[in-house]
Amino acid sequence: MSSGISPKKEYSGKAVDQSIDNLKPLEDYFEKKPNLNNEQKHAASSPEKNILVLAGAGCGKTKTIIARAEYLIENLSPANKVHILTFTRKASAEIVQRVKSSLGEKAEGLKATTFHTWCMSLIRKSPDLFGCKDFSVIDRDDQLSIFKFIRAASKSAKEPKLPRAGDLLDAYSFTRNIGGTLKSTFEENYPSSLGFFEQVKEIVIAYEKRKENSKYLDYDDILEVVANQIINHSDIRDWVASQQSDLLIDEFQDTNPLQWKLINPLINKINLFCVGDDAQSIYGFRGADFENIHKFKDNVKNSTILKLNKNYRSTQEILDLSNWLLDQSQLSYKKKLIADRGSGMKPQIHTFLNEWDQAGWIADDLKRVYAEGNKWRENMILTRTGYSARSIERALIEAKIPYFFIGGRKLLESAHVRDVLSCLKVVANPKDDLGWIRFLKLWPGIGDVKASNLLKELETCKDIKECTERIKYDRTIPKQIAYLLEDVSKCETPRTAFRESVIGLREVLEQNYKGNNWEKRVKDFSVVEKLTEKSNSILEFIEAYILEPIYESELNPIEPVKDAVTVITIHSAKGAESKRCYVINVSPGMYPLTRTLNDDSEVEEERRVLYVALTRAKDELIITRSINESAASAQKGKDDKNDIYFLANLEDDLIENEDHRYLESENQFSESKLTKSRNKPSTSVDLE
DNA sequence: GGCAATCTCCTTTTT
DNA sequence: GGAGATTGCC
Repeated sequence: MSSGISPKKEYSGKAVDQSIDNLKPLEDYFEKKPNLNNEQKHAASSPEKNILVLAGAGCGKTKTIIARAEYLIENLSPANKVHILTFTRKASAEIVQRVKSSLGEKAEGLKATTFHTWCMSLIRKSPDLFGCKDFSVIDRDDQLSIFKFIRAASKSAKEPKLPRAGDLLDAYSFTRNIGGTLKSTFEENYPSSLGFFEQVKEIVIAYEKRKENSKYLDYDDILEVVANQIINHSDIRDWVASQQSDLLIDEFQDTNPLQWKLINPLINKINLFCVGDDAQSIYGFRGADFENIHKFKDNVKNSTILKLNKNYRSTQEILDLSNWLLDQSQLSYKKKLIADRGSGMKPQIHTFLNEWDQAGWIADDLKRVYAEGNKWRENMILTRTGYSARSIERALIEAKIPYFFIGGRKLLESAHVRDVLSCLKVVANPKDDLGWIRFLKLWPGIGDVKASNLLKELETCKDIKECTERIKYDRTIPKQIAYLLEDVSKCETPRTAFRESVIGLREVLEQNYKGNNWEKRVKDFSVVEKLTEKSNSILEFIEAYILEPIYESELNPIEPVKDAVTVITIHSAKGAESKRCYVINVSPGMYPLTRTLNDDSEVEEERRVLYVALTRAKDELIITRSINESAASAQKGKDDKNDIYFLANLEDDLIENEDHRYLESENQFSESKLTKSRNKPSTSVDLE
């Protein structure tokens, strides 16, 4: 989705109103914190109430937020009045853990959560204030099911120009996140579907109605419900403000208007400490607008902007390449990262014929550095899409290299886990029609039609007991279903309920998944069973993992893996760093993604995605790509726009170049191929 | 005719 | 690996 950037706009810089030179003397407090530099100490101990810290990649944003939290807790606020808003569960956990290890008991009560978890905890604390008593949270898959169902019922369901359910959902959510109108979202992003806008409107209205009836809250509802209440009711606003004295917001460049709607009414009732970098804004598709950063001074009266300039993460060679990438843009990013650490290894770029060769080589390379005494966990593999990580995953499995895949399949997204949970969900909430449909369809002989007919009857039942009686009564439905539901409803803890469901469903699931990773899936069940122990109810469990998901690859049936390579999507890697980084598939057509080419602002966002990837590396940056000659020449036929490739004019002195395309397979170079590859930008062969 | 099994195409990013 | 379309079964 477009975030409305137009080229040639000034990117950053002007808003800064304090330079480091005329900072006030540091407070004694930080004398004993030698690992902070002066800028960081100043930001962390600033007396200002509303602060935005602008910091480039690797300049210590996280460190500064942690220092700020420590400073506040030790000098100004009790820990339970300080709330840090982060982007992911991982980031929250790390921040809290670091503050706790430094302050000990004093830090007890400090919270770091995502926006969604923050709002949800407000709602749970006082459901009546928000009109959300007994609501349950649904995830994207659930939303999609609803949209599909409603779309299928539309008269225009067969029209190819009526957007698919996924597109409808995206447009709906995007509209809410930017606070715009559905019409303008469609004009911008789906102009060819405008002829069916009336039907789209009907579908959206039906979706909202269905949500209301089923007492569902989707992701956007969670934020919007809270925002609306604090805007419209001063008593609720005061109550929310009283829950914390300070909000510390990480990754501020990626907040969107909906999130701002939430923060804005609280300004001057609580203190704001925001940290961000406009060059790392990569969530435009979710309505994030880096202009938030540039408009901070206007939006927040009496605010101060501070800057952190020195990069402590990477070597200069890595930063040179990253700086170069931004320099190539038409936008003026005004970013020149300078490495405090000085010089190191040059980044490398390795070119392959296809992604399988690429993946195989990376596995070999990892084994090589491991053999040299490095840990697996010092390596991070960054990928643009979850999909393109598949070849890597396969190579790592084959090479028996342990890994986590952050950005892969989430626990609650995996089909077999959802299957089992559907049984628990209907027992916990018999009004959960999505749960019913999924649960019923597990059984042989029951498809969409039978399931929805039965559901219609079940809707009149007032509790699960009546439902099971009703199911028993129906001759065409296996009795087993009713018995299973009865067994599960007798269970007292989420754990036993889960276990019972697995036992009861085992046979049908095995049938459904035979030949489809059944062995692996079955192992997940015991791990999930363990996880449910921590929750008081199954709905609580589901809510926790919807709001802050964990990934399938993090599940380990035997014991937690401590040393593993991280495979991660760049969007999930915000804030992360690693000694060696492999940025994979940096091939033409991927950076920028071909589909973004008709929108300049999207292309710019793609550039920032790559920038984020490059700046994760501390010591070694290894870029891999595949360039297939025939695919490349096929591209040539198209118009010039398709030739945009961020690394096309890569300067030789920035990078070590190695071409693996004609070595392994042929052992000798055919003259024509060599010439061809020389003609390709920046792929001059560099042999040992 | 209704439902389920099978085949084929395509694959952005996240709470 | 999933979604949509199509075939095949009762």
